[in-house]
Amino acid sequence: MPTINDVAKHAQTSISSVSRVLNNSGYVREEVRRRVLKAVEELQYNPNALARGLIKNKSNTIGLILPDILNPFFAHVARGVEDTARSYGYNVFLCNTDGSIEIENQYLKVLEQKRVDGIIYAASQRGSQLIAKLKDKGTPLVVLDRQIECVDIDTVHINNYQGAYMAVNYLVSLGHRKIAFIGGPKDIQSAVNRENGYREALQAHGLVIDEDLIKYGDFRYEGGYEGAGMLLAGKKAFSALFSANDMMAIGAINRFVEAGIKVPDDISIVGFDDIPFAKLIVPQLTTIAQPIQDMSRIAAELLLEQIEGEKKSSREVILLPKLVKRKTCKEV
Amino acid sequence: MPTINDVAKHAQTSISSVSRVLNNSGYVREEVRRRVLKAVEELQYNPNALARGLIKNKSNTIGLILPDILNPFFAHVARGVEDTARSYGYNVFLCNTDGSIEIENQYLKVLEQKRVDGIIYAASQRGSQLIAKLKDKGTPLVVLDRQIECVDIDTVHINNYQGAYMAVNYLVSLGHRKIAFIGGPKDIQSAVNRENGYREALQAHGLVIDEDLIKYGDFRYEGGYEGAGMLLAGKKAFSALFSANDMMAIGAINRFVEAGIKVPDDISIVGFDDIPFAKLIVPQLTTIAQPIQDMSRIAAELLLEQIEGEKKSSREVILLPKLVKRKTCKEV
DNA sequence: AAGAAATGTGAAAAGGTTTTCACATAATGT
DNA sequence: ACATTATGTGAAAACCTTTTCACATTTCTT
Repeated sequence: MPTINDVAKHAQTSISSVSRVLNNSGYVREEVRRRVLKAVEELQYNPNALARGLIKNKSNTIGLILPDILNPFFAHVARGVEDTARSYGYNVFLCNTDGSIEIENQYLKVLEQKRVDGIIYAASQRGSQLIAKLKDKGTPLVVLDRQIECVDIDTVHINNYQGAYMAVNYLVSLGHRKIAFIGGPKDIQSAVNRENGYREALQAHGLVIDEDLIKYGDFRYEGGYEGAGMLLAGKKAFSALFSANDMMAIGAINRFVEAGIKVPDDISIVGFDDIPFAKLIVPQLTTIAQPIQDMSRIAAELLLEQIEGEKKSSREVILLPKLVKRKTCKEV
Repeated sequence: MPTINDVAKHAQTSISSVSRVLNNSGYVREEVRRRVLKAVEELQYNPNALARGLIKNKSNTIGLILPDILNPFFAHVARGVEDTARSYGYNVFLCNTDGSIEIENQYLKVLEQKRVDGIIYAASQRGSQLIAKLKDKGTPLVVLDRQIECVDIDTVHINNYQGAYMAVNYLVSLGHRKIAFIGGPKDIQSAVNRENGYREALQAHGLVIDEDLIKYGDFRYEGGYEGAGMLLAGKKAFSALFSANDMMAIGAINRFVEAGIKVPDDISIVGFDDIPFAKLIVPQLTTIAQPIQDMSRIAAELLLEQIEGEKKSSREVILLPKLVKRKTCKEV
């Protein structure tokens, strides 16, 4: 692989001049520039980013830490981050942690070795000590969709509380009074925020919160299926269901259909996430859409601002979800 | 950030000795080793991979080029590649090309600049000149799920022909004689292979190929929906449908249901891919499963063998898909 | 015409590591 | 006791850039 030295020889000039034309810095005679460009072309010279990074103390690389790219939510995150990183001339290291704090630690270490210019962190709840440590080192950092207690960190997330509130509000506006809920795991912050939104929306409308109409699942299809089964077994009447995510909503729908209950005629349903399949099932799922890709674009932009500009005071960006009305809700 | 020099001073020894203990190379007195390790710990020293890469001419990094991580197929690819790369001590650069040859070129260039140790290529069909160029440069390379004409390149893909053949074979074994087909875009190799499998399976069973029962879609939900509509409008009787992918199969099912046609009672359906949602729709979709993650694991392993071992003769690995029987097929 | 400013050039240092080499000491073989 | 061998150490070169600095030449002011 040719080096800048080879180019200099071939163009009959010095290394310095080659560097100058390549970086458009300083003065260089037009003829020399031409010769250099020609040499670059002929030798197919492609500068060594390792050497460049070493001396400039900059790698034009960022790390993206997330639990699992197979989860469509994080695939969107990756897409959004990669898109804007590329447009700024950065590459992104993909780091799946699988939820393991060990892998996370390992990655944090090697990302530092590779001298990434910044990190976008969208992984475990518990990693907050790690986060604090990173912050101490001064590594540019943006935390995505995670509640982080320590202040002074750029953060962008979605208002889950508000989204749930909107869902319930919509159901109430359709005339529903008995609205069941299937929530997510209690140790996931977004899940509890959605539950709070549900509860407070009911209260705001002067409706009673019936604990028998509240079940919990694991955010997976089976959780919704089973939750719906339990609601049915409970014998308490309800005319609507708000599910804390779409997967469980779909599970619930299938459980209802099995029981001969019609959606939306007998029961109205609102999900959360707007996964791609929400509009492919029959009936199409009414749900709360999260602007994931916007979120990750903004996260990447915040990070790159941190990297390229001087550090400003840290920011918290909160995006509003959106109600997508489709076919699983009906007036009562 | 502390350097090896700082560690040497702190441990009262030379740079060379520090390097030796860090790399477990050469002789070093036990006490010195202890002092060095202590210094590393105290200073939180983390070696600069850029400098290391520069001198060793090795980055412990690979590039993964694919069209779009949002496509679950490629999300699986990414996951498989990243997993095995990590286990070998490598990082992966995520490169979405969005199908654009320009972005692809851009990425190829910057990956070379960053001196990646190898590339896994799972993007456009047309990139074969690029591929040849890479090959010429001697960059370790594995091509994933793409038919590449130029020889002497490690390749791993799935036998789409065989998968389609299995699907049709299964339908025939259930007694179906009039089997419709919705294919993918004709300029995608895997799509034409699936079509060939369909055709030759019919012939092998002595069944006529009725061109009126063959429609084409875009591999998306809408394509299947419309294809099914056209089949219905065609007035030719058929008792089964093989769809070249699951998304279109789901579109077709929904179109059939809309028309009051029952699946599987009136029409049996087999898809292709086994996307996560295949088992969540009602009725659960019978389909041909691709061992995507196996494929990408193997690809990564081939690449790392190329990188770490001396280059052996190039290999082509072909994986067999699997028929997953669920609820959309019925004996006739 | 002379001094000042603008333009242009190359040598050398710096960035942080690994590796080679020369040398020094300790252990072993005869 | 002396020659080998094994063990241990540090200086310096190498990897490929960018950037600074000193110097040389041209162009512009007055």
